[in-house]
Amino acid sequence: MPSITMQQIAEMTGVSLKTVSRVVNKESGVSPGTRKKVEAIIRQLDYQPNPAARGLAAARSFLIALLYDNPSTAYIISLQSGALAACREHNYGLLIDPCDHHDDDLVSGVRALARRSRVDGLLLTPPLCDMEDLLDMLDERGLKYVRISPLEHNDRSPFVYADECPAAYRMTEYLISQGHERIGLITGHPHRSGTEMRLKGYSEAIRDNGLDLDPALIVPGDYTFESGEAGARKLLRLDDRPTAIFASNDYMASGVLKVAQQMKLRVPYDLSIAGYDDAPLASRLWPRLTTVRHPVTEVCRRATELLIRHLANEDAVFDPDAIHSELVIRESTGPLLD
Amino acid sequence: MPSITMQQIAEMTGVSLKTVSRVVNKESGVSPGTRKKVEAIIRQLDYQPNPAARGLAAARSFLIALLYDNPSTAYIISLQSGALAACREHNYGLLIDPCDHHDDDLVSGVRALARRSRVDGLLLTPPLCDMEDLLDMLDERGLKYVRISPLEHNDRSPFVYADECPAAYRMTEYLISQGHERIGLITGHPHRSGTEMRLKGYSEAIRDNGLDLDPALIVPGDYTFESGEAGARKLLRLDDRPTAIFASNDYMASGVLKVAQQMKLRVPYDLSIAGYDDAPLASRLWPRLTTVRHPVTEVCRRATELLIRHLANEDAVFDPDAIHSELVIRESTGPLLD
DNA sequence: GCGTTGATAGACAGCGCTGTCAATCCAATA
DNA sequence: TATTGGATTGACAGCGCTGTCTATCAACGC
Repeated sequence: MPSITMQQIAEMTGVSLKTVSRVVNKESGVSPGTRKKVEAIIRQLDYQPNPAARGLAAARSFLIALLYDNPSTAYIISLQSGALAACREHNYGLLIDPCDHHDDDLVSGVRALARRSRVDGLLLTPPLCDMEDLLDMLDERGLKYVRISPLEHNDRSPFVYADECPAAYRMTEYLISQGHERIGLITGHPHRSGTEMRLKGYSEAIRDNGLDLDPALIVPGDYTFESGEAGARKLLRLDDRPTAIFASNDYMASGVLKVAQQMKLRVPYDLSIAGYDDAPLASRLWPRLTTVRHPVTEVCRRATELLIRHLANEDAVFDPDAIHSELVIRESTGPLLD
Repeated sequence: MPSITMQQIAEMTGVSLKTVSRVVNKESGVSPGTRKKVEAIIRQLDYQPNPAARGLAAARSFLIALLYDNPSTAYIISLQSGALAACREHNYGLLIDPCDHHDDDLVSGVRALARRSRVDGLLLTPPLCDMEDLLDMLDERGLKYVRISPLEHNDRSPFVYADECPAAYRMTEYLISQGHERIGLITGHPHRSGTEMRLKGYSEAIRDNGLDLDPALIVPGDYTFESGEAGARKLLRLDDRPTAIFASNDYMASGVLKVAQQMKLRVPYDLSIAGYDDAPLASRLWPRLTTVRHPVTEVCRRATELLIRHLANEDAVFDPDAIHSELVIRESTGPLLD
């Protein structure tokens, strides 16, 4: 089935090939009348420009790579769906690329991908967005990229992130509002941006509300279910044990829930449990977890749009505002009750 | 950074452009000596053909689309990883396309995708692979596709599938070998190929082993956690209740586990529970679920290779053998014990 | 010796589009 | 009226590769 070409559109409209090209690419220098006419014919024939020809002539691929290395499938799917939404809207293709950040060949692997598929730009997610040598390589090759939730909000590249610190702050304040005064925190994997932000939000809320920031109430975790269990045991063995536990993600919160159930603690009457992320799991447990909806899809969508703008006009200043995260109050938290 | 072109390779080797093209595409008609020389230079300069130019000249995109509509993120990631592995090996690009099979515009959406991105072929996963109107549209446009686990193993297209029926048979026999004589089955969502196959394997194993195929022991589910709970309640309320329950997937099995725990049944001493798929969840519960490892990644990898061969027009007769699934015996099953 | 064959190699014309630059038009100005 | 200049449009030369067709050459049969 031979596809329609730009040439055919040009002939049907009675203008030159180049004029059609201008209309298709929304370039200036076409009179409104001509533009209308061309657009009409394009719509009528449902013309779609040939990406290969476009790419060849323009020396770009209209392809973006999404790099990730994350154990959570739900997180990856959210990333993809955000990137896909933006790509579809702007007619870019998305190449997904699962990586292993422990792999010594990661940098050369990405270099190979970039050379092979000629992507125009890349989307870097944690923890890849914080790998200096990767960034160096990309800079060296002149490849543009946008980082998602980087550890350091420096000016190496545009980036997009969620308001994790304020969100953790709000969650902590919510727990305080339910009457809790001793609130345990299980932190996430060290050296992840989320971990720091969530801890910071918690600490500030505790202090700002005149409570005691007891170091014994802050125990380390690593985002796994098991570390949540371990953290919960540690916290619940305390003499003056917390009446609420805020886990830095939902997997750890579900570990806390398991321990609470084993200890015959009624959730939330004896112990409130809050998570973070709003993973699918969070609403499948019973009681369902109070958590923070981490807007991964939206963050990635914005990042992709930023990248596309960045690829189009060189000087798009980016909006460094964080994306808002909602508190999701469910059954795992509430006031103490006898 | 101007990339290396085929022309440069040709000049350096002292052969014509076309000869390099032949080597790159592994075409015949090049003497072994020439081929060696060209390959050496290609390796030395790490030459990568420009996909856009290739696509334009050859009128193909070297792009494959992976269409899916499945609620399980783990399943999707497995599919993607299989497809990606094959694509990388054969230098194809993979475009992912999450669909909604309830969407009335699904067919036109896929048509638009195909026209816009000019994919050479498609990978159809359940339930999309069983949508007649989708297949009709693809056939009409002359697009090649491979189906994964289609309901009907007809000859509309090549397909790849796992040995779900034999695997369910083996699982059932394993339960019988543990001394169970009344084994409940919770079926999956109707009209899914897996559902039928798994039921068939169960039924045949029961019959072949001289047990009573009691219809009361077969209750309907729909692959959700909740339907697993409901099914378990129904089965465990039976006067002559089963001593083992085989759920058609792990989510339902975890629902069964929850009910068993609520009823203070010791798993596996009072009740054995088996799942299917080996989802990540299966090994995160306690007791960990005995299950069947559904080789999704391998199935999708094979499907992708089949499609690529199919596209290369090596009118490859495809191997209609099912991919083998392993039984994974864990702690949720065993003999009855007082 | 001559034509014939098969294997190897190269010339050449695009594929469908974009970038560059020149051509054209029309109103405004001198 | 001639000139200018901005706005609009088009001609043309590729982008890097593949498909088709032709050229070359050694080996072979008669």
